[in-house]
Amino acid sequence: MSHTVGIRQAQKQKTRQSLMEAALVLLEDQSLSSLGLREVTRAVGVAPTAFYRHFRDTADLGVALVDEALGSLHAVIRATLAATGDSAERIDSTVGLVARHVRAYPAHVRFIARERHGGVEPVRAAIGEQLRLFADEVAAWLATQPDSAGWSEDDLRMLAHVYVDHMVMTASAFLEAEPYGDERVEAAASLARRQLRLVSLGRRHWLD
Amino acid sequence: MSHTVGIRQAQKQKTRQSLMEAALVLLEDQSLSSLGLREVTRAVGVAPTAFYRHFRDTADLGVALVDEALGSLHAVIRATLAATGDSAERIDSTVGLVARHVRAYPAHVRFIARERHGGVEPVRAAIGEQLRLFADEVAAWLATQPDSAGWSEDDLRMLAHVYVDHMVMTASAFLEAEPYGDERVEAAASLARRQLRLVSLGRRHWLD
DNA sequence: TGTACATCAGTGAACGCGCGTTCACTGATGTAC
DNA sequence: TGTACATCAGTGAACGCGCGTTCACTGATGTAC
Repeated sequence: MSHTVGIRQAQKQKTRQSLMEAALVLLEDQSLSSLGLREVTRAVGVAPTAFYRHFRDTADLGVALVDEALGSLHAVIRATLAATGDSAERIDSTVGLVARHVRAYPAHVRFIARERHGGVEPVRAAIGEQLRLFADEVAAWLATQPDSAGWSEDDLRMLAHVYVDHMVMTASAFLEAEPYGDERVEAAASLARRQLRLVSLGRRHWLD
Repeated sequence: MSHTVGIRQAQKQKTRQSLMEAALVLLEDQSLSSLGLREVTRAVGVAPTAFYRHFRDTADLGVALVDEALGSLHAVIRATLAATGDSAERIDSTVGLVARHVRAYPAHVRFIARERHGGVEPVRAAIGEQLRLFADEVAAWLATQPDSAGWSEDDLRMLAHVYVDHMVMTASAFLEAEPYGDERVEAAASLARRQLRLVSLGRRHWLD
């Protein structure tokens, strides 16, 4: 038979996941830079010292959260790029995908928005790197599109950058709108769509 | 003679200012949510209890910092709007003004970028409100421009929003580029200019 | 399959430390006459 | 101008508390034969 994970390793993974989930909840109203290791273990129901079996410190846990949070965003970006239809349809579906992602993983989104410029250097670096990878991915896709003919590589990267930044900002705007009800969410969506339309128009006339 | 400030009040203001400046320095590598009152008073050289003569807690100090930081940005926005010349010239001067502001007040800019989505609600709220006021100011100015003829009020607000967000993001990008040298700063400036050009083109064709 | 030993995730006591907050105080500045 | 009293920014001792980290431990799981 094949080598299975083993009870011990599976249990360890489960505890690790619990620590990350508890941290994410605690981070909804504080920054990583003030998150305490004892807080996290208390929330999970393990001894404080158990923490060290999984992470060196809370910054290390933060980096693990970045990977988890932005790993799931990769899928959203791929789906966005794969959308078909004319410009308006693509914009609608992009904004819809972001809205759905925020509803599905609000704590992840809040964490990324908060720590992107937060006080913990390794976490900031990890987020920056991941967003750069997203921009690369978008830029590579843009290069395959017919309407990118004549664009310099640098300009394509600039445009990709705009799209990625816009996605993060839109996600954060949805998060802020959520507690005030559906109409505020719809307003955020409308704003995001019109902003994308503005970019789309600029893009169409870039080489005029 | 006129009523002068009084020695006592002047001294109090001086201590208050020292507390705010010390906090700003400490906040360069941590978030407000982990800033301690004793840290701040220690840096200034006063007793911990002196803090309470000026602020209820560190969140209260944070709100005071928001007012100080964004008060000085008001001037930058006015200068940006007052710039003359064609689109390219206006873009150059806007990016130049932002770059100069970041060089002059790096700690203020870092603080705003960090706490805009940070873990301290009253501070987040104060920043959000100020940025909304900036957007209002920009929207009102846009409404006076000939090329805004035919734009809905909502679309003007959307465009103002784009400009304000772009300014904050550009400031933050300058801050990140600074430690890596002038060429990185110039790259950030070039990126910001091309992004503004994209918006400018979109704006010109909005009503097509 | 059964046995004997190794591994290692999680424990619990202990530590020294800095935290926020309270309180009664001091002495320079302000004010009334 | 001089005096007597009021104000109040900053002090310093004291408090209880939760923090991160160390250490030797336990007992279930894994491994070798």
